[in-house]
Amino acid sequence: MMLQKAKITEEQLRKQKLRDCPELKDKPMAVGSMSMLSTSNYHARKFGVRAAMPVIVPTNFDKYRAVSEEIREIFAEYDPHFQPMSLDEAYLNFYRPPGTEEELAESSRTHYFSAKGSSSEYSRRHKGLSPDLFEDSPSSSPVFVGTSVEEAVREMRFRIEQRTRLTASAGIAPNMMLAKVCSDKNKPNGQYRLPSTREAVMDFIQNLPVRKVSGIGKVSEKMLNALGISTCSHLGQQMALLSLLFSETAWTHFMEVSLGLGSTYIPRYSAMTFKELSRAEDQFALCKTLCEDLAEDMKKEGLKVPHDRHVCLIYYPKCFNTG
DNA sequence: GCGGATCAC
DNA sequence: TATGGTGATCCGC
Repeated sequence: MMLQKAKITEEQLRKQKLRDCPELKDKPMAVGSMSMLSTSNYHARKFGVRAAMPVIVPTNFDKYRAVSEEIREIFAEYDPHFQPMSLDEAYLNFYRPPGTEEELAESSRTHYFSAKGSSSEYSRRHKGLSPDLFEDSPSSSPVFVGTSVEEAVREMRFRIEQRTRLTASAGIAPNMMLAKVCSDKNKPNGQYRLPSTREAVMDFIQNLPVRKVSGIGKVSEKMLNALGISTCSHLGQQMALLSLLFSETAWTHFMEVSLGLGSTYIPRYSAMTFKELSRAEDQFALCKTLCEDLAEDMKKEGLKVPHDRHVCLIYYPKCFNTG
């Protein structure tokens, strides 16, 4: 009885809608609330859109933040300086300088990589790009320490799933630009490693559509396509042209992309920013710990501040709530 | 320094 | 395949 009544109501809904909005007649259309469809027209049904289909769930950012925090706790164990890009994405540095194999072997925790001396030499050399990060590069031969990065990453993803019942995908590559692209390769719930050899990187770049690269969006793609450029290797072949048509920051970016270069510099992740601190003493405390971190870093790298100079603290009123 | 465009999420 | 809203960055003025 109730069922039939409901049925009639849905039928009426659809017909009413079609009557009142004839312009929707030939378009896939559905009637319903935020969370459930009551009915749909036949065009929509062709696409599998039917009554009683759940459509939109309300967002719950408090929940997302909480889960994100759990995942970040796991991230931190692999790279304490990991860089979150959003609630569900982050860059981690899995590079371990040579000579830390023993420490790893002695570690009782299989999932833990010692962060000791992490990326010191590496980050000093590469504030930005890292052309000599390749394993076959003559100047240096960084090595991924431990069983393999792939296993470490697999384990990390496994732990994320155990803890949150959420699957994750990962891209493993010599730099962030490539890692981002790689992370798309085996979505969902997979990973892809691009070896750190010049050959592998160039092969990978060769036929990579420019649109895949983070930073090249819809508009840039259209413009490049209009110039006959659709892949990254095209970018490299047209640098002269591009340097005339685009701004310097734009075309140098294109050039880096075409060479498979990207940033390897993952800035220190600070849970706290000055902006979030309203009390002056809190701000001062943060400032102090930042200075101490800096001092520690410099010590590790064997750097000193020349005695004829001063360390300057730049006070940026904009950063503070209190002005 | 501001507004518009582009981009990622 | 589209869609909305937001924050960051870049560019031209």
